Amino acid sequence: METKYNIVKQAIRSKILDGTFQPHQKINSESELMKQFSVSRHTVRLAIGELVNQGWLYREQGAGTFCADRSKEESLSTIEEQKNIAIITTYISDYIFPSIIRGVESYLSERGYHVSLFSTNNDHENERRFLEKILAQHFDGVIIEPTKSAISNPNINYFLNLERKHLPYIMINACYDGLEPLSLVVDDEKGGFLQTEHLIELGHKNIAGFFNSDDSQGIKRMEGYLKAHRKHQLPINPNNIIKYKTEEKTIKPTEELENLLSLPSKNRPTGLVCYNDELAIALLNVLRKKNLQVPDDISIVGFDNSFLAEVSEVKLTTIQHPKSEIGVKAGEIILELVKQSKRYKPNKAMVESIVFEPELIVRNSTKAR
Amino acid sequence: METKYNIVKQAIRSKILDGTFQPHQKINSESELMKQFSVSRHTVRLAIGELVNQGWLYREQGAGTFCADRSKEESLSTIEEQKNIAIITTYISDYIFPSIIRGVESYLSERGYHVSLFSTNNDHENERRFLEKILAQHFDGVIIEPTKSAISNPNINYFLNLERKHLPYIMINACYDGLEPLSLVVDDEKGGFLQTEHLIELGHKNIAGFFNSDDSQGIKRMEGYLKAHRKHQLPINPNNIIKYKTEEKTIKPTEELENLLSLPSKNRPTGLVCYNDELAIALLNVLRKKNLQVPDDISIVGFDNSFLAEVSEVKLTTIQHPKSEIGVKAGEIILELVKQSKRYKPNKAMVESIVFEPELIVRNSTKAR
DNA sequence: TCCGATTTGTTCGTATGTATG
DNA sequence: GCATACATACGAACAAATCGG
Repeated sequence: METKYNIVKQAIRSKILDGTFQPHQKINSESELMKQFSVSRHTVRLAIGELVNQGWLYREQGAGTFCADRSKEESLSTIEEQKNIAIITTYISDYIFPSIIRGVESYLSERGYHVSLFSTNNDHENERRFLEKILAQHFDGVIIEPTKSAISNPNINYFLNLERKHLPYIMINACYDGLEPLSLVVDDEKGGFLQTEHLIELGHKNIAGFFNSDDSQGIKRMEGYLKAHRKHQLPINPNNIIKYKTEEKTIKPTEELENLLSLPSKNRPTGLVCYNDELAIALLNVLRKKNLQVPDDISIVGFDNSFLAEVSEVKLTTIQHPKSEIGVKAGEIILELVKQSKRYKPNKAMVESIVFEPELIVRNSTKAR
Repeated sequence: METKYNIVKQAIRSKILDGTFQPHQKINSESELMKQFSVSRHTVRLAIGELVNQGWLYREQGAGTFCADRSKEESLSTIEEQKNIAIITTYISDYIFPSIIRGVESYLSERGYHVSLFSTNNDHENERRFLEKILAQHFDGVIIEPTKSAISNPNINYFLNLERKHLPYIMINACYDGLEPLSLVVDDEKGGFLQTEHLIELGHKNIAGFFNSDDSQGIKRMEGYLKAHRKHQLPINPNNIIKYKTEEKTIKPTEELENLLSLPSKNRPTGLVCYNDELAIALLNVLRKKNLQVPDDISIVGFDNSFLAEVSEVKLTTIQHPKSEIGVKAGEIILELVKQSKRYKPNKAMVESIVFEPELIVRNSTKAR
C-alpha cells in the first residue's frame, strides 16, 4: 500500500483526522498537492476521488475541494449503540499488560461491550495509525496506555480531536504532558521511594538503581530512588544509576551490572533497585552466573508483584501493582464517561483520576546487612 | 450528463439492470469497451470506477471486471468496511495466550484490520454470549480457541450459524468434534510422546504424568505419554497419571505430587511429564520445598517453551510451541478466507489446516540416571 | 457586468508493473 | 512462459465553474 496516490490519500486523511482540516474548510488545490508530493495531477485526482467517494471530501468545480462534515452521519450511527471500546497498549504479551487487558475485558464484556485491541509496540507511528482508525470508525470510548510517555508526544492533535468529537478517553499507567484526561496511574515516585527506603532501612548504603528512561514510570521511580537517598542523607553515586531505553532492555542493564560487580568490593553495590520484576529476574540471572547469593551477598527489589516474583527459587521483594484492578477501574470509568457523553449530561464529576498507592511486598530477595 | 464516461457508465448499468450481466459474471474488458464506445481507456476506467464505488461491479486484477451481487444489502449497508476480526480465547492473561493474541494483532493491524477480544474464562455460557454478539454485529471473521474442547460443545448451533451467514471462522489450539473448520493446532500427541520418550531414553522407568483433562490438548498429550510407554515396552502405572480440571490446577497436581513423593523410594517417580511449563514451575516449587534437586534427584519436562522455562534457576527442558507464530498464521488464514468470502470465489484450497510439529528443547531440568 | 486567474471536470495519449489463467 | 486484464503513473489539452477586482 505504498502507492503514490495512497500516500497522498493518507496524508490528506490524516490532516482531516488530526483536525488540521475542519469541516467545510478548503483543502489545498490539486496543483498545490502536485507540487507538495511531486506527483502528476492524475495521481492527485485519484487520491482525492477516493476520499470523495468515501465521504471525507467534496469537490466544487471552480471553487476547490473541501473537507466534508461527517458529524451528521456519525451521530446517526452512534445512536445505534456499537458498544465498542478501544484499548491501545504498548505491548500485548509482555508481562503485566495481559492482566490489565483481562481486567478491562472482563468488566466490559459483562456489560455487553466489547474490546478492540491495539498494540503500538512502543512506536508513535503505530499509535498515530490506531488513533486515526479509531477516529474514522465508531468507538464509544478509548483507553490508552501512552507510548514512550517520557518524551513529548507527536500525536497530541489526535487526542485533542478526540475531545472535539466528544469521544471519551482515559489514560492508564502514565499520562502525556499537555493533556489533562482522566488517568489511572500508580504513584511511581512513591513506589521507587519504597523500594529504595526498604534497602536503606536494611542497612544498605551502596544501592544501584536500574530504570527505563522511555516511559514516565521509569523516570518517576528514579525520582523516588533519589528522594529516598536524600531523606536518609545517603550520598548518591551517579554511577549507580543506570538508565536504559526499551530497545536496550535485554543488554544494557545486564552489562552495566557486570561492570558494577567488577568494581573493588568496597565500591560494589549491595542492593539493586529494579524498574520492574522482569528486569529483576534478568539481573538475578547475572548474579547466579557470578555465583553471588541473593539475598546473602546482594539484595534485589522488583516492581509490579507479577507472577515472575514467585517463579524463581528466590521469591522477590517487590512493589504491589494493581494490574487487573487497574483494568477493571478503567472499564468502570470509561463506561461512566460514555454514559455521560451519550446523555449529554453536564459531567457530574462523579469520575476522577485515580492514583494507586504502591505497597511494599517483602519476600526473600532482600536482607539486612 | 452527456459526458462520454457517463454514457459508458449508464450503458453498463443498464446491462446489469436488464439482466444481461448476472452476478459474478465477467463483463467486457476495458479494451473491449474502448473499442465499443470509441473512447480512451481512461474514460472507461472512470466509468467502471464509479460503478465499483457504488457497488455495482468489482474488479480483479488479471482476471477481469465482474458484476456484483447486490442481493446482499447487508454488506452494502455497512458503508465503509469495518475490517473487524473477533478473537475468542479461553484466557487472556494466562501464559501463552498473550503471545498468540499479539501475533494475530500484529499481523492484522498492519493490514488495516483490528481485533476485538473476547475471553470466555473457559465457560461455555460466555462463549455462547460472545457468539451471539458476533452474529448480531458486524465482524468480518472469527478466530476461536475452543472452550473446554475435551467435552462436547453446547454451542455447536452457533458455529453452524456462522457458516450459514458465510462468516469465516477458524479454530486454534484445538477443535470441537462435529465441526470441520480450518484449524491451527499443535500435534499434542506427538508433543506428549516426545516429552515422555526423552525421559525414557535418559533411563527413567517410573515417570509420572500430569495432564489437564478439560481441553483436548491435555488428553492428546496424555495419549502421547501412553504411546511412548508402549513403544518402549515400559509398564504403565495408573497411579502415575494425574488428571486435573482447570479449576483444580493450583491445588490438585501439587497435592498429588506430594503423595507420589511420600511413596517408598523404589516406587517414587524419577521423572515428571507436565501438561505445560506453568505446571512444571508449580511442581518445581514443591520439589524445592522437599529439598529435592532437579535434575539430580528428579527430572522434569515442561511444554510450550514459554518464558517461564528460562526464568527459574533450573532452565526447563520443554516442547516448542509456535505461540505468536500460530497467531500470525491465524491472521493470514482468516484474511484469506475473508477475501474469498467477499469475492464469492470458489475457494482455491489455498488455505488448509495446519498442524505444527512439536520439537523437544533440552535444557537443564532433565538428566540421565 | 465583464475579465482574468484559479480550480475542478473531461478526455486523450503513453508507459510500465503485476496478477491471472 | 505467454497473452490478457487490471493497477499505477506520467504528460497534455481544453472545458466549465468560481471568485475577486
